[in-house]
Amino acid sequence: MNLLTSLNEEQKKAVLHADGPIMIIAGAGSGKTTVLTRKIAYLLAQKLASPSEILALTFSNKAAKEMKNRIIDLVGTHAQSLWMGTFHSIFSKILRFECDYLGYPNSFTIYDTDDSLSLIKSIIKELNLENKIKPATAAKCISLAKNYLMDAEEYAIKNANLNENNEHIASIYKIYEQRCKLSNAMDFDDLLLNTFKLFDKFPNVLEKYQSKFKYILVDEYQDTNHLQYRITKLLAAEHQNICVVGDDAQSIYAFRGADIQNILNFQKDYPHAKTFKLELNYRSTANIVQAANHVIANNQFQLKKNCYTLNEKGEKIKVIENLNDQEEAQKIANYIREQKVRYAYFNSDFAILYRTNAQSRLLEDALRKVGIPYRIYGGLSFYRRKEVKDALAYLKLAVNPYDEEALLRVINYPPRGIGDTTLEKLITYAHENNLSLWDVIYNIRQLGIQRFTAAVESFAKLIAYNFQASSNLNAYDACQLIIKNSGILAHLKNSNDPQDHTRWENVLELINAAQEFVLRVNENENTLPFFLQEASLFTDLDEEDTDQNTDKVTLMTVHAAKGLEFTSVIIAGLEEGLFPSSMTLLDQRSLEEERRLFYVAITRAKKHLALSYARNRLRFGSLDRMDSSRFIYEIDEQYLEFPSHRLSPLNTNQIKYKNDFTAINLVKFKEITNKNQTIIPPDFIADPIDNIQIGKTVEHFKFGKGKVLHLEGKNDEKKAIVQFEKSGTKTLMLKFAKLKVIE
DNA sequence: CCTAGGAGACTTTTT
DNA sequence: GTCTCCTAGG
Repeated sequence: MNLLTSLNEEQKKAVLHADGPIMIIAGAGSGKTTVLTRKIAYLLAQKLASPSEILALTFSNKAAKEMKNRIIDLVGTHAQSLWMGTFHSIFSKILRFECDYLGYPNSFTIYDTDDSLSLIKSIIKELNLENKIKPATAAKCISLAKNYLMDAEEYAIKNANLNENNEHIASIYKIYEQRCKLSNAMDFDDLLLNTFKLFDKFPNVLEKYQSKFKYILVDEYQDTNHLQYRITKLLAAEHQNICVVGDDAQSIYAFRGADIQNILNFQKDYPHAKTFKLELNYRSTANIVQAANHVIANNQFQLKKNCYTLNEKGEKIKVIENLNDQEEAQKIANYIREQKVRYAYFNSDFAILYRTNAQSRLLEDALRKVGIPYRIYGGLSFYRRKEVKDALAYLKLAVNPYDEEALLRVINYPPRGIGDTTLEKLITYAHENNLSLWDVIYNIRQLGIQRFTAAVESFAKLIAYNFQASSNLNAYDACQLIIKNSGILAHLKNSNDPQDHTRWENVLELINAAQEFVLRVNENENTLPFFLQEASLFTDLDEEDTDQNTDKVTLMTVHAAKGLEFTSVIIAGLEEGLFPSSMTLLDQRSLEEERRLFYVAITRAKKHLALSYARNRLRFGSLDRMDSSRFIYEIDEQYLEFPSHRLSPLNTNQIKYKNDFTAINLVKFKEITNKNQTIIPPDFIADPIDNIQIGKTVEHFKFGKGKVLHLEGKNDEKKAIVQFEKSGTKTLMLKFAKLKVIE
């Protein structure tokens, strides 16, 4: 059968094993996507399930789209009706149909990260917590809480009494929850949380989807979070045909709640699960595979796996050393030019990967100078641009006038004389009377609020008209009508700002996107709410390159490169404090995640890999002296090729600490040390580090008494996790933490 | 109420 | 170096 051609034995077994729970541990480049697509094609070809009975959850929209196309090629167009997409897009679709149960209208809108953050900002302002809680911190806590099924009430009970900050966050969370509900809006986490609630609380709904989805497949399982794990578990309970595919070595999203525990839980939840290991790497040269193995071996937390390849040894990994970041960009551009000539490669054979988006600018400049076309991923996606978001806000309001973030965004854009003072008054009135802002502006005359009543009223009328006039139109017609009425196009066209012309074009492009959407999707899903949903869940990775010339070098972050492969890969900025990021140096778990990220970067390369670092780098507008990344030296030297004239080693006299720390971290360390030195009372005498042991009760001058739960690291790196009676659980660097043993 | 220009913050990764 | 927020003058 042609569905099995060119597969190895283990891959064949994984494809043919249809029923029951399956876990596929798939090393980098081991043909994971091929197995998944063939497997689904097999289920369809064998008539084990119809397309609409298969649910396949992927990490990105792009991955879903590509996989679907490959399956269509294999079995035909009826595969079009597969349920294949990201968790967020699939579940928002289900919620759109079933949200009645949860008390949401099916016109609910989606708050993206920006919307959430701006709402949180305004709540923090209202509560006068501006100097105490950073919006980003609150957002992260709330998101994490939702990931672990904790609503605001529960959060308050479980966490608020831990310390003052948690108390504040609990109150922010509570208001945040109310405001979202009042706005008929769900944030990204709500899309998952509400799906869970829907299935958890309404057995009849759960049953419907349980019996509908005969086969469930989850890609990139190592990057799913707890909620996603719980939902798939619920859905798979009836047929038990769940197939998860992942690689713990490529888990790089713990920072946003991905839980590696899910892989371990899988074996517990389904004791009879069949496990397949795909360890043969088809992608990379032997040198690259070996180097990757070397690097990942430094991680303590990992599943045993033996990745190997039958490919030729290939070239050594080239190390590019640079005096500064500008030189780095130039050398990389030259390196690409030379390789293109030597091997007759296309531009599209190359990718430059980096840790942070901010690094892209210099690389872009250098490529432009030598005339190499490039495509940059990351930064602002089309749907996140200001003018597009403004237009989208009008569209959202036409569906759901209660969407407060959208309302605030455009109530005075284009300017219509409703300024801060008026707005303040309206908002205060709304909050004090527990009304939505929309209720207030729509009824401003009856409520008798004396301030610019006419301007507010005409805005309310505009929104109400859009709402009513667009309700029976498809997304394209609605879009044209609403955007025309909004006055945005006219405003941009009449502007003096030269950039506004591009913005004007972008708004027109949005209308085009709506047209394209209407032509693409089923007739019953071509309405504005579905279009908005797609727009909210779109990422820059999903964007098509509209340029005719597709032969371009790829520039992206390592995170964005997950799942992709290139003939020649250059990893830029391999410096301590940048990659690994300075945020991760103090904590073993996050350092290990950083190492997995490096592992992902290396394993994107098929034939050539270059590692580059700069000795000096401009950051925050000031020049920082950088040390080369520890990750380079975790690769055995036999796989590396250093330049013939190496940069002289760093003058270690200038750096007092071992080469593990960058200048930035030195500053941080000093801050920590100084702080402790000034605050510790003179009579507080700490015990030597070796006296601190697991189980002992210790005292900290500030946090009080606590119990040592865990120790890790050695010598200067040694850390303890201590559960304090009053201050909660903290991880302390013993070098600085000054603990007294009590018993 | 609106706009322009300056001070300040900021950068880890994203569905 | 760049983006965002705030302020003063119109």
